[in-house]
Amino acid sequence: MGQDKRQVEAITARDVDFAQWFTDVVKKAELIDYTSVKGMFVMRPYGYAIWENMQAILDGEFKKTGHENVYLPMLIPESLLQKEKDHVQGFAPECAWVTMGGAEKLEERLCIRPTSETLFCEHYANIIHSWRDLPKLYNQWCSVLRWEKTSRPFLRHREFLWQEGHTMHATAEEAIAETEQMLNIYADFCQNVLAMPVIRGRKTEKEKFAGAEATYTIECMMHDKKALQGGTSHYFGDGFARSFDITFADKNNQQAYPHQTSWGVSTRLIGGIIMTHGDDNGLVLPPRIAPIQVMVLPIAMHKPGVLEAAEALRARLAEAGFRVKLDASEQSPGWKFAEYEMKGVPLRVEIGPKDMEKNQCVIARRDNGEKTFVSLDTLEDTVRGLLDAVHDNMFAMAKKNLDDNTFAVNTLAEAKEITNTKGGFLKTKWCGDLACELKMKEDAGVSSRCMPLEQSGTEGVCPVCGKKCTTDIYWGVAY
RNA sequence: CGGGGUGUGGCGAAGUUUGGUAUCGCGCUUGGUUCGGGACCAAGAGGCCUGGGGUUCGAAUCCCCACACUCCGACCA
Repeated sequence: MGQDKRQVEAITARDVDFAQWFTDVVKKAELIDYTSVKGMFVMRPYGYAIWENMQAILDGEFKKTGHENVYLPMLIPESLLQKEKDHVQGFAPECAWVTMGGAEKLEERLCIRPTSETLFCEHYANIIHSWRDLPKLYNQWCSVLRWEKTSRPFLRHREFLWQEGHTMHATAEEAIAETEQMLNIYADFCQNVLAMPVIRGRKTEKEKFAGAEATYTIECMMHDKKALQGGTSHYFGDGFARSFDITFADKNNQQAYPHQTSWGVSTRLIGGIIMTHGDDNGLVLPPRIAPIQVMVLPIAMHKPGVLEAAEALRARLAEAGFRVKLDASEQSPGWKFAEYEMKGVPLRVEIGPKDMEKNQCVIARRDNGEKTFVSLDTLEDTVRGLLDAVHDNMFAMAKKNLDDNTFAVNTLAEAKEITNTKGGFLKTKWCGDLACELKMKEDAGVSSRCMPLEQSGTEGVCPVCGKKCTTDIYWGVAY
């Protein structure tokens, strides 16, 4: 029975069990398959295509701003990893080690990179000698490995794909500017490409990257009102340079330490896309990274001319530069509608005998379900306009979710109350004291997300200790 | 790492309490009829019941041990 089939294929309702809904979507939309190693996943063609599209756009932005891609080894000798004290302490608990080469035990065990700061430093020490060698603007696309205790598709893999930029600069000012520039590239990418609104900000001492002087972040709100860190950009000062003995002769022939940055985003952003935009019918993909932007479906395709008309339509859209596919399989139209909704395809174009008579097609939007009749004369322009409209609407809905679920509070009691009843982000003042930050976590169950770059400058009180202070800060439950 | 749940053809489940050699739906294959919101008919194929030990004449079922997935916590860019 059709009814039974619907039940079997159905995913858990989003508002009933968000975590289960997420897992269902990831599997049913064919993004991920599980493997026999915990925390390691197959990224299936459709899931990997999303990453490839994100990669292409980001890589273009990196190149535009002068960065070059490199590739460094995946193994780090223990002694190298240990050169920066804070860094190794931060990562040691989740390192995986190679101890054998063939049948022989290694002299020194090798860490499978959890991140590559140390390798970049080793390399930079070799190639940076003069102010003329700076800046070095390198980026690497690779996978890293962290032995997480619990794992979830996209959100926490033991091995995940990312990019890590590592740059060296003659001055602190230049390095700080780089850190900010990359944060802005990430923020623009999230908003203009992924339709995900972000809060740009700085992490507290407690939350910053191991070994960094300052960590900047873009924080996103998921549909369940929890926070996801979308990307980070770190300013290292010359700390690593000192630990790794990287020096250069400046213009005055004085030996100096270069100033360093690193920045990264990962496939975790795909988890963010799913949890920001998805609904009870499955995935909803932002048009600019959707592997298939338009799916053409012939209706009553056994009737004369329908398949040819559909193919002509597909060819026109492909010619116009859209990522478009035609599904001429034997499945019923209803099956196909549901299938491509599950996969989050932004636009569906239907063409059947009735449309052919009227020189039109039907276009249905994934984001709001709206169907319109479109004259074939204006097909390309209409599709272009609709893809933008879908993007804008997705962004607006996500922004509304963020705004509607961000609450200004002044006391710890309020913070607790709102977190327990509504969830979402809390915006408060903060005195800067670690004890207050810890208390917030202990009592209200929220961690600091970031101190936004756009500070109000007004004076208020720390919700925990009541001291007068001016720093704005966001709190939330994080992924 | 702590607490719960679950492992049975590709997927979802029944069967486990009261041991007797595996059942159903979906999917898959073939043929036919359909086609504007997960179509229908008919005939087929497909299973070391997560793994390893044990008890027994006999284990999906009972016992022990692993492992995996999943949810909630803790941890964690």
